[in-house]
Amino acid sequence: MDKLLIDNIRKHISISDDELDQLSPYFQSTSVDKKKFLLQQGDICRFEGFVLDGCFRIFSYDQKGNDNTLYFAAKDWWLMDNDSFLNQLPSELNMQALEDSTVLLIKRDDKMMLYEKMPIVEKLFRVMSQKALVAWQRRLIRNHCETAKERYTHFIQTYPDIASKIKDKQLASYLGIRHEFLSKIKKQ
Amino acid sequence: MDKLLIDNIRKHISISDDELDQLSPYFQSTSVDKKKFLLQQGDICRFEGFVLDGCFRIFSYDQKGNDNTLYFAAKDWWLMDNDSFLNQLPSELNMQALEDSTVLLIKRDDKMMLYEKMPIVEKLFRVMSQKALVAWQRRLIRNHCETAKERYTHFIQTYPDIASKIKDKQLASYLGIRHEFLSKIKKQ
DNA sequence: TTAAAGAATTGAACAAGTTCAACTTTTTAT
DNA sequence: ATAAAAAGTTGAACTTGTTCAATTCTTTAA
Repeated sequence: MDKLLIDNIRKHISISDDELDQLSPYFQSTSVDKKKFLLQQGDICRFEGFVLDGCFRIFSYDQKGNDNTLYFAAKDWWLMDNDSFLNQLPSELNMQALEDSTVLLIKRDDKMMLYEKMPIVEKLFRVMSQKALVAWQRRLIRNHCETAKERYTHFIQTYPDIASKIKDKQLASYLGIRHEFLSKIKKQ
Repeated sequence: MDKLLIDNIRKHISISDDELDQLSPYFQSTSVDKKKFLLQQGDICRFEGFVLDGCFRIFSYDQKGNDNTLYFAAKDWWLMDNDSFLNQLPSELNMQALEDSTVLLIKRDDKMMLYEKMPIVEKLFRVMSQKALVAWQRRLIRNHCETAKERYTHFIQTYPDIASKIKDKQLASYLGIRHEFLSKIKKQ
């Protein structure tokens, strides 16, 4: 298994080399060309992924056709559509590569099997989900109490690596503002 | 164990009566008087709770002293501060009873022990966290693509039971708007 | 390498939401 | 039952962010 994924997993839980070896065969390395979609709205999500290299944008479309960026996933981030993966319903999300990328994919069936056979896998994703929950709660709060400019500054300071890979239009849709307004913010 | 909690758990996972019996002793029924705090900013969170009756508001204060409502927990909802509970750091949250309430509390030490001894407990909270994640993602998207009025309408239609128990001021802070503006929205 | 498409910038008019202050209504504590 | 405190309402002036349209700069594809 790739060192980057091992380190990522070990940020969350203690796990033996043996256990990692058991997991390893279920992660398949895959290339995704720039602009290609790993998942598209309407698909049923049958995988989860970990980004080894490159960058993805995860977004949905609202009624008016505006796209809304849920998050970006660069190197060392996970790609998941919890809703579609868990409930096997058509996804509302798109996962698009912003540059040529490499991901490790695990199939839903394999992951479900691992949940059954290896309690530590339950633990890993329980911990990851709880941490992610905290991050989403903080992001919502920031949306309520900070101005667009403050949110912009926070983003580029917190994720400079991602900021450098994305278009301002995409960043605006992540921040929840129009790109014209982001342009005006930047001018100041 | 209370029927309400059993039904809640069985919404998420399949679990035998025996297993539920094993969990049961760790949930302690507690009364919380109206206006009392189950958790206060600065406390280290050493419990998680399930609301049997009543209603709580979970909120934090920003720099300016404005309070920001993260969520409401009425009957059949869980009370958690994942950040403080997981990392044992001082909490940024307040959990205040909006009316006389009854909760089932599980202590952190007991829960951690159950995670170790009963893999199904890992599974329960893994599933619950993943579902919660989806809900938080949707809420954020709604904040981006809907107006305050639309969010208000969505809230009272989705949670009429909660809407009836809370003050407009508290609802405004959940929606991310000033209460004066909520008042203007309602006039229309 | 050039044409076409997409991304970024700018300004002017506009809409959504805030602030502040004064006032009324409801709730709470004694 | 009453006084005090908290919650809700309203209006006027203001700020933040949007919309639309025109223009420029950058990237992409043939």
